[in-house]
Amino acid sequence: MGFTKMVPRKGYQHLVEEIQSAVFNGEYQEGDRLPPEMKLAEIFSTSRGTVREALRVLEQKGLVEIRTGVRGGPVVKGANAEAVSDSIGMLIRHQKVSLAELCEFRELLEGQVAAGAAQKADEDQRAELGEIMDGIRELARGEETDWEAFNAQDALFHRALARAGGNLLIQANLDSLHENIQTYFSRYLPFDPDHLGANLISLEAVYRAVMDRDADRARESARDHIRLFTRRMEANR
Amino acid sequence: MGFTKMVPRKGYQHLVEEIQSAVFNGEYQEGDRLPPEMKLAEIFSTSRGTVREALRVLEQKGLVEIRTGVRGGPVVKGANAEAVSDSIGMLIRHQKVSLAELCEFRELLEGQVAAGAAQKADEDQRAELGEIMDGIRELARGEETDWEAFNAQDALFHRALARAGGNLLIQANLDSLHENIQTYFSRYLPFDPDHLGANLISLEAVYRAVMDRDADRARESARDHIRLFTRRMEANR
DNA sequence: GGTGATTAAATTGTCTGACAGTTTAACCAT
DNA sequence: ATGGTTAAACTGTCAGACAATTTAATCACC
Repeated sequence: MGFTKMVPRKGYQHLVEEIQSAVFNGEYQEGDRLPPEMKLAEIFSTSRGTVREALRVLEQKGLVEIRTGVRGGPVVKGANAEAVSDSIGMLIRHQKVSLAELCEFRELLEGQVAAGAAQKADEDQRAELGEIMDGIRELARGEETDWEAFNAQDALFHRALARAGGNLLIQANLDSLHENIQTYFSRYLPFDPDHLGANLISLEAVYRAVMDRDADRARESARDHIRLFTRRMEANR
Repeated sequence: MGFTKMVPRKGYQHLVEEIQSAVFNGEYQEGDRLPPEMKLAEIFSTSRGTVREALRVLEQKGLVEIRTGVRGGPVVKGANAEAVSDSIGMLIRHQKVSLAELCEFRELLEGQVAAGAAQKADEDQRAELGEIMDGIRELARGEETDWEAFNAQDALFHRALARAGGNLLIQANLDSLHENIQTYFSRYLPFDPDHLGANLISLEAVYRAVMDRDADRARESARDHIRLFTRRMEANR
C-alpha cells in the first residue's frame, strides 16, 4: 500500500520539474529569460528536441512563454488563470458536467462575487460598474436590440464584478464558466424581448445592492439573476 | 477594436486544435487509439518532431496518454481533474493567491458540498461517511494520536463528502485546494491535541447535519469547520 | 494440449545535424 | 536625428537514425 506504479521516467519530465522548481524557488523571476534551447540542452546534457518537448509542457502550464528572435527564448510568465480556465473548459466539453451542474456552480460563485463586490469594491471599480450599467441600459432602450452587443456588455459587467469582488480562484472559474456556457446560450436562449427586460431588471437589482454595499442582498440578487437564465434555458431545452 | 494581435501560428498548435476537436466531436472516444506519430506526421504533412510537441501539449492538457510499445501510441483519456488541480497549484505557488483567499474559496465550496450531500447522498454514500467517521473517532481516541493518519482520514471524509454532494466542477476545485493547502497545513498547523479535539467536534457537527438531511445546518457546520482551520492557521502565522 | 521462453514487430524515446523564419541590435548613410 | 540595412541570436521545422519498450506470434517442451 502507498506504493505507486513505477513508470519509466521520460526525459523531458525531468527538465519540466527542474525548471519549474527553479522558478518557484525564485532563481528565475517573472520576466527573466531562461537559457536558450541550445544552452538548456547542454546544461541537462540532452538534445534540443527533448528540451523543446519540456518547453511545450511548461508553456501549456502557463509558466513560460517562448519568444523568437535574438534576445528571445523562454521567458518566465507571470501567473495567470488561463490554464485553470482551459482545463475546466476541458471537463465541460468532455460532457462530464451537465448544464444543471454548470448553473449550480455559477450561481454559487456569482453570489459570492456580488457579495464580495458589495463589501470590497473601491471607488474606481464602482465607477466602472456604473459605466457598464449605463451601456447596458442604453443597449436595452433601443427599438431593435443588438442581442450580441447586449450579451457582450452583460459579460463585461460580470467580469468587472468578479474582479472587484472575487479572488483569483473564483475569477478563473467564472471565466471558464462564461466562456463555456456560451455554447448553451446560443442554443437555448434565442433572442426574446421579454427575456431581455427581465434580465435588465434583475441585473439592476444586483447593481443597486452592490452600490448600497449590501452584501446579503447582492448575493441573493445575483443568484436570482443566474437562476433566471437557468430556468429560461431549461424551459427551452 | 475587437481585433487581436496577429501572432505567427506555430505548427504544433494546429495539430493540437485539430486533434482536440476531433476528440470533442466524438470522432475518437475515450480509450481509442489515435494514429501513431508517424501516421500523424503523414496526415498533417509535418515531421515527427512537430507531432511530438503537439502530443506533449495534449498530454499536459490531460486529453491523451501516450503508451509505448506495439499497440501503443496516443490514447484518448477520460476527463479528469488533474490538470485543473495542477494549474490551481501553479497559481498558489506563484503566490498569486493568498491563504485568506484560499480559505474563503474553500469555505464556500465545502459549505455547498455539505449542503448537497445532506440532500443528495444515497445509502451507500451515507454508509461510507459513517465508516470514515468511525475511523476518525478511533484515531482521535488513542493516547498518542498519529497526526498524519488523522489528517489523511480527515481528507478522506472531505473527499467522500465532495463525491456525494458536489458536482464534478466543485470536486475538481476542492481536490486542488486540498492538495495545495497541505503546504500551509504543515507549516502553520503543528500537532496540537487541543486543536484535534475542536476539529473532531466540528466535524461531528457536519456529519450529524448531513445524516439528518439538514442542508442548511450542514452548510453552516462545514463553514464553521473550515473557519476553525483558517483561524488557527492565521494565529500561528 | 497447455505452458513457458524466444523472437519479431510496432511504436515511442532520444540524438544529430541541418536550414528556414523571426526579431533585435548595431551599423551606416543621409 | 532618422531611416534603412545587415548581422547575429534565437526559435521553428525537417529528415534520418538508433535505442528502449511493449505486445503478439511462434516455438519448444512437458
